[in-house]
Amino acid sequence: MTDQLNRIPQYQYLYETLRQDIIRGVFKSGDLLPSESVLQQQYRLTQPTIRQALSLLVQEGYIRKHQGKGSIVQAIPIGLGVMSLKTHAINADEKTANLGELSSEVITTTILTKPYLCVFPNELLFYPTDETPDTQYYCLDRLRSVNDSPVFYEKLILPNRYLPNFPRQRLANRSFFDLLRTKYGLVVTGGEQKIQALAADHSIAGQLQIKQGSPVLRLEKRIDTNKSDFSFYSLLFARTDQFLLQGRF
Amino acid sequence: MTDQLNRIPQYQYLYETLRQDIIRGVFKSGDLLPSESVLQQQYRLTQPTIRQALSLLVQEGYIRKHQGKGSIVQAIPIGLGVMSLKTHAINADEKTANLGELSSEVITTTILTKPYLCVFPNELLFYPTDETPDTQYYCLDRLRSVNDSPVFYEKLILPNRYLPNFPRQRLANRSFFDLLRTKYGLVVTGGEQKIQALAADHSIAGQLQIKQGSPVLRLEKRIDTNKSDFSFYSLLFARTDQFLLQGRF
DNA sequence: TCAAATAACTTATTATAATAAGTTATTTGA
DNA sequence: TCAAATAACTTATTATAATAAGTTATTTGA
Repeated sequence: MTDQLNRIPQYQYLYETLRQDIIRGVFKSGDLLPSESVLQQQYRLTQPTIRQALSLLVQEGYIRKHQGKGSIVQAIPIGLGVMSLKTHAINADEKTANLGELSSEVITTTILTKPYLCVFPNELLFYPTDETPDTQYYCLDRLRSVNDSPVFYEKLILPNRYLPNFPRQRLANRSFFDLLRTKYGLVVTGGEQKIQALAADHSIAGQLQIKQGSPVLRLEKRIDTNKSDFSFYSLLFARTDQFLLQGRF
Repeated sequence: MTDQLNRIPQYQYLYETLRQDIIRGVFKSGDLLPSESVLQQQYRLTQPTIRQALSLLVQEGYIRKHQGKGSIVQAIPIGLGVMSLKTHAINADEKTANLGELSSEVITTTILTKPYLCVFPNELLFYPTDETPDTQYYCLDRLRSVNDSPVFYEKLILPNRYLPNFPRQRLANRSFFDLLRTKYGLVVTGGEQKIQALAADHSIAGQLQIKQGSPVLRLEKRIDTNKSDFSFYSLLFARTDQFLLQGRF
């Protein structure tokens, strides 16, 4: 396969092509992808290469393979590491119709502080072991609101590598993970999380516009990527009285 | 490769052999596995088969591959879906020495109700879409304590298939995920979680021996496995004043 | 003695090929 | 008309082989 941008491996090119087809709705949830032998002819690749591409789609949750039947397209998975907001709606009709989405609400993300160089924050429980104590990171703070009511406050901490022009990126009202993927080729592969329920202190209560002492969620994550020397960190406080956080693991 | 139990594919046999070697300490964190060509000779398999086995070890976090260098053994990963208890200890010495483990505490798991057949609980937000409303599930309730002090209460709900003699299994003080894996060949592949911080109601406060109104964590999960028609569910309430929950995603 | 070049190791990518096992569609024969 | 058999489809497993790209060890020559 010739003249591809950036000379990426063919199986990655095919994986990304099929992934975009799924995201764009060329294939919908429940559809079968073209069979492996059809993809072989279409892309002039061999079965092992096709299967390598499909294997990545399986790992990320875009398709499920069914021996003898085909590759079944799934609902687009929530990205690993992404936390989305869901209502608590639990009556059966709403559950069945998957109406826990917030389609009628206005969600905004405000960047409280644009990316700035900092040392690794002491308040985090995770600790990057392979850096010196004065290694510099990008830090940024953001606030997610629903209908102008703050729902969560998040501090993000990223290593200062692989991120040219990072402070110049537009971050408000945009998927941070998509930015990392499309602009920097950084794909989340997994990570670890530490979870607590706390009584809101003065500072958090102020940020989230709740009473001091109300329960808040503290969720800290180390998020690993396809580059083994690039993990980043998230510290998030959320009020979950009206909305809850949902994510994939 | 001949005379294997259950005639599993060779790549799965090799994967499980190497995984057991890592778990038993034959290979330790930081070690290199034998190279792919050494494994080829040792097991009389070809590179694609070897690579298929190693790929599973990478996916599950047991090894990281480094082109040109080798396959580096990692610290044994927390299983997907497993939540472990960690102290909040955050001073730098403890973080560096990874002493957040609870090695000096006594952790017990009490089965409050042994597995019994039930319908899918209405209190859950997840909803198994491909079952009829009166499908029967196994339900069980357990309480995890540290030094006799309750830390979390968990309800588990599993489909009533692939689990012969499940009510007769010993469940107290034992890894539930290990049981599913070794006894039933069910391996966790991922899932989704819904997270909230709540004020403890009367019932939860009683279970966890805290004051009504104290913050508690509500963590609900749908846990997917290698069998596409076997996902199970967990609903957990935890006090996180002294310990927090940590998991992999 | 030491930097550069080279060799020897490693994992990564891609091809060709055969056969096994599961699912679905079509044909056959009662 | 319909159940069983068969054909044609699918993904799954495993082999053989060549070459590319990264890392580390050894050799060479200044």
